[in-house]
Amino acid sequence: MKAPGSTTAVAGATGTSPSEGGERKSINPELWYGCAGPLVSLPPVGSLVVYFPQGHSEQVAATMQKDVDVQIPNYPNLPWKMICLLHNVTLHADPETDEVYAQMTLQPVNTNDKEAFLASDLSPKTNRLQTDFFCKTLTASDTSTHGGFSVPRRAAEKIFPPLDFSMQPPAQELQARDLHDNVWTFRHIYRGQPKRHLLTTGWSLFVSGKRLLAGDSVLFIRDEKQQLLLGIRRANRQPTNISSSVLSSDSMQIGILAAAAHAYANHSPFTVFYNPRASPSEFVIPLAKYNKAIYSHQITLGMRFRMMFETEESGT
Amino acid sequence: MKAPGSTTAVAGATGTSPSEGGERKSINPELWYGCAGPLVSLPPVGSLVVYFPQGHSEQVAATMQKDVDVQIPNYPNLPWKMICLLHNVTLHADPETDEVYAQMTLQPVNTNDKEAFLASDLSPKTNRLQTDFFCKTLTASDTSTHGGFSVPRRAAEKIFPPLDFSMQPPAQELQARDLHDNVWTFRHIYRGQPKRHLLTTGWSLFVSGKRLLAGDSVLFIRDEKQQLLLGIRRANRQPTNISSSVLSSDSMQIGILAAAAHAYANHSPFTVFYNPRASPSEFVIPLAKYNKAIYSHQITLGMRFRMMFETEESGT
DNA sequence: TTGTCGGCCCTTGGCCGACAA
DNA sequence: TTGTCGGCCAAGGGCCGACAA
Repeated sequence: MKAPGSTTAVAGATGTSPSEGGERKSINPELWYGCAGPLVSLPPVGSLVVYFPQGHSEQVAATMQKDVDVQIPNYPNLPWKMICLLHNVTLHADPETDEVYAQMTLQPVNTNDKEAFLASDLSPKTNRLQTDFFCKTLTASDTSTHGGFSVPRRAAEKIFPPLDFSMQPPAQELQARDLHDNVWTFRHIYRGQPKRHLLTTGWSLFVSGKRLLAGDSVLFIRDEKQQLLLGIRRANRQPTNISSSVLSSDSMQIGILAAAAHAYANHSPFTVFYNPRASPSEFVIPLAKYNKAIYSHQITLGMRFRMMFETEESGT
Repeated sequence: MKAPGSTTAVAGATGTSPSEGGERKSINPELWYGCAGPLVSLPPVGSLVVYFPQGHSEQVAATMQKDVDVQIPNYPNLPWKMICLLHNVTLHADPETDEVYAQMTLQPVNTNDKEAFLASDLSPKTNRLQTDFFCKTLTASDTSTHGGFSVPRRAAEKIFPPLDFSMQPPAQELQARDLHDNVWTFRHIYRGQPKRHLLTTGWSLFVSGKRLLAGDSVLFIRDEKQQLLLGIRRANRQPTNISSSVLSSDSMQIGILAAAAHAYANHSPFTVFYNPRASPSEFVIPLAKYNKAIYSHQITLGMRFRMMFETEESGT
């Protein structure tokens, strides 16, 4: 029953100094959620969640394009699900690609006390991204060097500051910040026959700087301070395929399970990364959501259910 | 007592289908070693090596810019060094950055039999990179869009096909293959006052394609088939800082140790990645080299010695 | 011997409305 | 309403020798 504000859900992200991610300032939560897409939500800090080691393992395997047929040592003390307290959530964005991901600190808790179920029941409705925004998939003309960016009429009127129509043609300079707090400047002009909104000067620098291609999307948000935020969502291309030069995927699989087992045995905190746009399934979900699904036998959880039942059948 | 040839040392690299690395064709070993730099050598396939789990852990920590102050669970069955048979070596290059790295399959062996010491004594002199090559650090003019690449006179005469000096000016087209078997085409011309060798048309595409900056180096090799190979060595900039969006560095550390412990217990093969240009210390060295250093008390191994002794003192 | 620069040409970037989907 | 195109101009890419380090 708190005042609305999407920032409360990720309070842990603000004010923390950079850990391993690399970005200096904190990530704007609205923009992060915008770039992550409408289906993504993170459990609130301080709440109870369910962590699935195997689901986590599957995300990493998918990221590395690796089959999960590896012979992995048994972790007899590692359950197929772990009830955890979500201590901290830090939002990140890859400085090279702007890919968004989240870092979560989890601590296993005792499941004996039924308090968990009760405490988790205050439905964590994260009413996020109430602010005005628009998202457009880039056309060939938008990404070509030949011209600028054609702004959909409704979008320009809703999001951008109003133009001074006494000018001929009406035009202004726009400033927008991306996830890394870099400022991009565009010339916004209303011209042509028929009249339309365009971004011209500055647009090509953005396209080449972010290495955008036709099919990718851009996202403009006007926040409560009337400032513009600017993000991107790349089309689903092939997985970037990097990151295999450090650790073998076998070691990564083992590392996930061993880290989880160690944390479970000691009730000590551990850290996971959640990559919303690369992951086929979530592996950290609110306990309330999980209980609701279990007790009502809903199938809405989809893949997670398949995974859970498979694990139930094959597990000891 | 085999015929010379640097390819024998990495026979496992040729003909294997791509595993997780991503490159389709096999990496040219001469070019790989050239890009890795003169200090790097890999133990021959089939030989015995010493593997240091902690050294491996330190490389990954350094790659991720992470202090190694993490509380890591004990692996009581994991020794501080493991004698292993080197089953396979596969050379890789990052498709984005051309960063070279090697994938090694190791299998722990019994150290009881003193045969190990004997077998490892046939000094594995890998007489690599006997072929002609030159390496030049790029100047501001070389990387500027204003002009081309100034080829040092000796280098051009030694490596490039001879020009037809009856032409005015003498010029030819050069083709060179990079680590990914991409062909780059350059116009090689001998002109100016005083006369000098230059690469003009095609050069700027290479510079922008590889994202080269002044201070980086390029490497031209003429192989035994008189074909040109082309590689790069980037200046030591800040670590790329990527790769932390998949797995926490804690999990990586644990994964390394757990994977090694599992392999040690079962005498089963495991896989490691060795990144010669990012690593402060080697963690897989020939057994012969190790024995020689131990028994003669040489200090030439440098950091590895520090690490080994530290581990000896603190370990049980 | 070779790094940088001014000169000069020409490709490409980039802003415009026309036109059609 | 908006995606693509031809026209047109300007900025920068890129080849040249001059000159000096």
